[in-house]
Amino acid sequence: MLDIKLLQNDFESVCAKLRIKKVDENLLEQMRTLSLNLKEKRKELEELQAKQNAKSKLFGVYAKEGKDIKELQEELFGYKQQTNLANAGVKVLEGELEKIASIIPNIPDPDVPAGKDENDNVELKKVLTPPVFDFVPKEHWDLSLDWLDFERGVKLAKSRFTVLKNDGAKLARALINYMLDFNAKRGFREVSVPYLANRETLYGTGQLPKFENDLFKIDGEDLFLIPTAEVPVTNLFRDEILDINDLPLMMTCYSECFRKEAGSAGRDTRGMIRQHQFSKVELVSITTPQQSDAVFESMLTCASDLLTSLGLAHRHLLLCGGDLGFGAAKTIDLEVWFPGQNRYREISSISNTRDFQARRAMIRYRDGKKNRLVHTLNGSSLAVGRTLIAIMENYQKADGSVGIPEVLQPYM
RNA sequence: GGACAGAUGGGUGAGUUGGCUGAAACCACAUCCCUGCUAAGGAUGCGUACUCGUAAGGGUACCGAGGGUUCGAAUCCCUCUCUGUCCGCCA
Repeated sequence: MLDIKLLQNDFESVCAKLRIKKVDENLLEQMRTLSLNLKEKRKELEELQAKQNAKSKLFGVYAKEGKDIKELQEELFGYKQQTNLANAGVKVLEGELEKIASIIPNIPDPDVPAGKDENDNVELKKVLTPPVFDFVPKEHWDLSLDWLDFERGVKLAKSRFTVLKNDGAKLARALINYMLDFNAKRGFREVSVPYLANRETLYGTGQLPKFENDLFKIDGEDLFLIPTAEVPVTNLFRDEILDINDLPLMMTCYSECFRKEAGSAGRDTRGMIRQHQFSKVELVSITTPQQSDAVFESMLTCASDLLTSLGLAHRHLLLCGGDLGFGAAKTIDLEVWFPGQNRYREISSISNTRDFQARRAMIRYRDGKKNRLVHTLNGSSLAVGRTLIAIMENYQKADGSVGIPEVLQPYM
């Protein structure tokens, strides 16, 4: 959620910043007008209520003293009608404002490059060099290892579901355990959370109300399958006021993630790149505004080092404004090298949402006497499925077998 | 799923013959005083949001959520949600 005061006081600069996120300026203008209007109406209502309250108190006193109440009662009745009317007006405005405010995306950081789409993202650096093969490397679905069973995944559920078998299943489990241990050493505490979340939770992190179509909803319940562990883990502290001394809170969480992938029909239909269900180890941090840049760096480093430790060549990509997600002020994607596809592909995404989610979810910390909004950050440690196939493709040998990265061997 | 019970501030927990209760008391917490240290003791402060004000300090709303009755509701009525206990079922 946008800071409404910022919109009221600094309209032009907010507009300018949201222009690269393709936000309709009329909507912002509407939001500003609405909020100013609401403020005024609210003031009127409160003044009415104050008068009404004062008179109402008199009523009790009069009654006790045996004074005549008739006239006062009529006066109060008049107030009542006025406040009811004013109150109804305020509620309407509140509803309208909420409706708009809830779908306006976050403001990009100043260092986010302008740009339209993924083609305008900026490569910050490359880590490790892609392996050189003396044969033509295969794509993971062509490696005949009997690790991935696409057909039976479809049989059990539908397309974009995959069954892991044998060392494939084992490797996925090894990766999860390895990542959690790796993150723990970097100071991230492990949590395990529900895979179903309610509306408030999904609102808090920004999936609702705008992206309901991307979520699997449980029939007959007001619950959704989580699209990422970011949702429950960040919301752990919804409606709470944290002790400043407990910050930053740094957590890591393994979960399954469920996405409808609406709008990506036809894309990555082969293989395990794009699934309706996938495993991911996530990093989530809750910080003070002062700490958030440093924590962002350490999350990024953590994810990048993890890839390095697995011997996987990757690059850091600073997302441009147009490619930035709804809640993110800044995002750096990690893309890993896929020899079979001969290109880098996203495997991790680290975002700072600043106070955007905090305002929605009302996550605050006490700073002396003041309660302030925290900053929330999230990032994939790594997507497990994509890491698995990255290992398959990068560690493949001429005979079709696949090596296991050294650090994972104790976990197999 | 069946039968009861309950939902009040960081916690415990008063308040349910409607006004003096945004909320007692205790605990926790913060600052200060006292004590050689510790323990104990004393004083003061201590919900959230919005809003007016340089500030001190005001105003409004909130006692699970939403609606209703009333001049006035934490207190009465309705709906919903959640929690607890017992029974059934179950990893």
